[in-house]
Amino acid sequence: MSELQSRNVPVTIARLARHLGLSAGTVSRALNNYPDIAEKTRKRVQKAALELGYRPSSSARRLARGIIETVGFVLPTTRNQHSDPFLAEILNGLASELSLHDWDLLVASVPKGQNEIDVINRLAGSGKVSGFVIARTRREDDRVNYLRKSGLPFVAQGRTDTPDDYSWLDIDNEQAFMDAVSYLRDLGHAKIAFLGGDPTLNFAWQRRNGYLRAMADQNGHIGVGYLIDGVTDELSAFHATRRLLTITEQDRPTAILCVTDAVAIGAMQAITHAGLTVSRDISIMGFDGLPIGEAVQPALTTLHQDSYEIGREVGRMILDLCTNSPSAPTQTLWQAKLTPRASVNRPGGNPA
Amino acid sequence: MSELQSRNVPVTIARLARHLGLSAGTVSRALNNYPDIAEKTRKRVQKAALELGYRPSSSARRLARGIIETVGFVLPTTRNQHSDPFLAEILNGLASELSLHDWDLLVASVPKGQNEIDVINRLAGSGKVSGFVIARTRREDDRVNYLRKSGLPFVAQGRTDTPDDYSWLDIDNEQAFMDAVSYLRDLGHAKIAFLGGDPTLNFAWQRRNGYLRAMADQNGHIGVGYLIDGVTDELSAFHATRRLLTITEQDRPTAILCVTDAVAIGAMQAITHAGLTVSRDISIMGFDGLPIGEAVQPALTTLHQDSYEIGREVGRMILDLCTNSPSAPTQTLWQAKLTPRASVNRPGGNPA
DNA sequence: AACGGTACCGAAAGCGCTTTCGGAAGTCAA
DNA sequence: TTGACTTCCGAAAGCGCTTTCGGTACCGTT
Repeated sequence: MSELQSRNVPVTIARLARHLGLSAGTVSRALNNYPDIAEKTRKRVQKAALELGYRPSSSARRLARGIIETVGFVLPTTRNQHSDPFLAEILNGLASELSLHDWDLLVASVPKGQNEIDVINRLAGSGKVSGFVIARTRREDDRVNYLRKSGLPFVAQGRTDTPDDYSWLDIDNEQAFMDAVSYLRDLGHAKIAFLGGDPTLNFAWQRRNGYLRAMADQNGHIGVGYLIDGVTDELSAFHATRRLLTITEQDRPTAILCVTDAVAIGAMQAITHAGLTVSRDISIMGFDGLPIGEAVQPALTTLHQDSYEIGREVGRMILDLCTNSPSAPTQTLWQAKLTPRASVNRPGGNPA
Repeated sequence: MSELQSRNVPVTIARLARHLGLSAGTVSRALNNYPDIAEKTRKRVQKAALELGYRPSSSARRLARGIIETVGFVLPTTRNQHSDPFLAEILNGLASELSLHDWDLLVASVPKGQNEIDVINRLAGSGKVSGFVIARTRREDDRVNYLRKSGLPFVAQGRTDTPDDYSWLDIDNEQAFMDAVSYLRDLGHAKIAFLGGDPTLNFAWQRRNGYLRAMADQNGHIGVGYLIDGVTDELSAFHATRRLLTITEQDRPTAILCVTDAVAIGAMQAITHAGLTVSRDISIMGFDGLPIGEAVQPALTTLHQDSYEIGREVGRMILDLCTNSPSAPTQTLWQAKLTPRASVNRPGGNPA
């Protein structure tokens, strides 16, 4: 107790051993719960370690054991900033899950002039990470292709076009948008438009497919100009919706399905701005479950996904992949939850 | 060339040395640009290293040199999710800057049952990070207090109430909101309300102070109920604004200054919903520069801060702190940029 | 031819930890 | 009392790299 951790001189295992009159090896085995240590000395060692504030150096530990216990996350390179309100939540969930097992999360970005592959390569090559989590997958994704053939453990949050031989966790976007179409049609909507995002991003592509498939299955008619791609944020949504509103009232959609909540908000703005009323004149539906959807007038009907839980599950998956012997890839599909609110109504504005 | 990196057998410095007929020490010095290596052999070593795909193990390197080259970022524990649209951008900027110097960013979250101090302690104690970046500072911040007395290098993004003896980068929130008040008063607004956030968070407190101080300086009158605290998101903003609108038209504010853009959006919704028109009846002003502000109708007047650049600068600061000998704390104050848009107008709705 | 000086490289110790191996006690049965 | 086990701990090697130290070989001077 008298010789507490003195800041400048970090307490090593050798120090601790000398203090106890034991050898370093014994101290190590005591702390790591080896069976060949007398219970009495184990207690003694643990007590002293606590008192002296001993913390094993993770570099030394990793070197000696040949382990890494760190997963890498390469931030998606996205042109428009703030575009991903989930990233922080996913990171939070991921880091939480990892920390339960004393693993670390290394976050890297892609510097100008490099691509994601370079970064992945560097991190894995120098032994800084033992696996990767990637997000925002594209239909055709270089990162996935590279990781796949490299043999490195990785989990993708979101699939690609050929998702068979690797591990991923994805939202069932296609089903979600089929559900959305059904929901709207059940309310009486026949003229349903779709504001789609960047179709090279797989989540947007899947939602687009869900819309198309459900419309086809249910003999829906997709009017001219009903499907608009490349709507990625509020502003482009605003303009896209204005274009929709130029359609004659006869042919104009009575409902607009939006690829994200952000797009939905932009669409609502355009409708209101055009002197129409959301829900009465045109129903709007989004996807994400952003908090803003509750505050907007009328409140936004949406499909909800829990980013934090996605992060945690992805964490479990990558841990499993990194610690256990190579097994078959785990592939998890989660359903989004439809959250009906006021922005969707029967066509013509009669309350449902 | 014949014996390329064979995946399962990582190429160590010893391997490389044997391959070259040199000693490990020589190879190490060659690659690290020691002066006592013949230029010819240095080239030879570098070439072979490239060909064999040699990557020094970062654990070994760190252990041998006694360095860490990693900064820790503890994710702020926030009750309402998605509440911080900047976090991802700040992380991006931070990671970018760090990677320029081959430093890493370790992101940790606070598991249930622990607090931020525990996490900081653990990361620093086991030598996983050599410094910290913290964000979302409170007026009285345990993390800052702890780090301050621990002697660990750290940079705070945002100050505390007693910001003298540590390094930080902050936006001049007080000045920004004084500017905002001036801007509104110059347009003729006398009745200016303020929707403030969580006053224990310093940025919200500073903005509140800016409002109060400017109103006092300019002999403005703060009407009853004009100042509402605890408005943190769109929904609470919606309700708070409804409360403002219950004031008689005579005394009702002609402009509402909002602590964030998200709050401003909620306020706009409430105004529109009440049958009034933003900008003509009531001017709205936010802070952040979110993209949604451009899409909303009318477009939101705001004060802009560039999160990515904030992240980069914080990166430079923490690098400086970690690599150089302890010096005086660097304290940087950045000004937000006022971005006039349509949501602010002269009182009475006459275009400015 | 002997000298000091320089350029270059190998040997070896060490970073802090883990883990195998062997040996000194102690235990028990015959 | 001896032998065979256990129990428990120390010694030592090793993880992959860095860095100091010293030594050889070569250079140019006197």
